[in-house]
Amino acid sequence: MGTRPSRLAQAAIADDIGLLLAKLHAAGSVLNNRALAAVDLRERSYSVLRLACSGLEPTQRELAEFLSLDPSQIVALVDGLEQRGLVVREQGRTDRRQKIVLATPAGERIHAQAAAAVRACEREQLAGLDDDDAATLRALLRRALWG
Amino acid sequence: MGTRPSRLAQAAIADDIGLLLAKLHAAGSVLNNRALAAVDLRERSYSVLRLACSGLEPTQRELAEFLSLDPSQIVALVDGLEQRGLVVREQGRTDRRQKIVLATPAGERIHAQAAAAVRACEREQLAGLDDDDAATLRALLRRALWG
DNA sequence: TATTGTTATACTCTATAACTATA
DNA sequence: TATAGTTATAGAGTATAACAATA
Repeated sequence: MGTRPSRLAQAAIADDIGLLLAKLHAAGSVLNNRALAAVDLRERSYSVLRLACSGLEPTQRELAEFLSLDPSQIVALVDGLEQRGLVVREQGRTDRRQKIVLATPAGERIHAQAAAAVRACEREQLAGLDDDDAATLRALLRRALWG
Repeated sequence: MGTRPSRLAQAAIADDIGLLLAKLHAAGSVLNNRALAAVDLRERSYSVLRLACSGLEPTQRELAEFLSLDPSQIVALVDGLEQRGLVVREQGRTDRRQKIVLATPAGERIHAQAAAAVRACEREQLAGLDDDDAATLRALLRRALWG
């Protein structure tokens, strides 16, 4: 990132976790969405495609829970990716209500491009941190989320 | 937080800063907005009120830049707070185009209540981290934003 | 009876452009 | 001419409720 420190950065709110997360997240989203436009994806559709490429064979329900999105939003995201031939829905192995979201070869190719672009954004976003600090940040965020 | 670790948390995306920030920010917003409903505020209006209470006499432009919001959004937020008598707009000291946003005594009172509620949410959100780790997280986020 | 995916709807947030008044 | 605030509008994201198929 590298925003210049505003006069207001001395206010108490500049230590509120909520504001810090909001600002860093917002800035990252701008970078990511700008970069992902090259492959006609947005952060959301990218994250669904990325999980479809993971080999974990996620159901739509799992995607919704993991991405902190409503199941109905997953429907729209998967619809979009499916219409472009980047993912397919497969019926669940044991439960016929479930739909597993899998990437097609075309989806894998787009994902590889997109992932490289997002990695570059991440480096830009965390330019103020060295590699150790970035790893610490990742670990702390993971721990705050999952203990 | 204390979400249970989904099966998908082993996917590569679970180390993406973008996803980690999005999830922690989204979870925090839910907590904050739920708590702030008691004083009829939302995260956005709270952050404007908080800066109006800071003693730094922020202009609307400074609020927009610092909160990563568009100036036009600040207008609506200040309008809402002003109609409730929580803040007032004052003409800029040197530049008559500018408007300084200041809290009224009523605004200060509501802010005190709200700030206590938000602090409690923050503790809940960071329950998985001890005090040192929470301080480290804050410092890393600040550094990523402002260097 | 409960759950998965789906549809529908309303609300909030985000992004842009244009206007006015001052500088 | 440039900037601060304002208005207006469209698009993206969020939150809810209800329904069909399946468990």
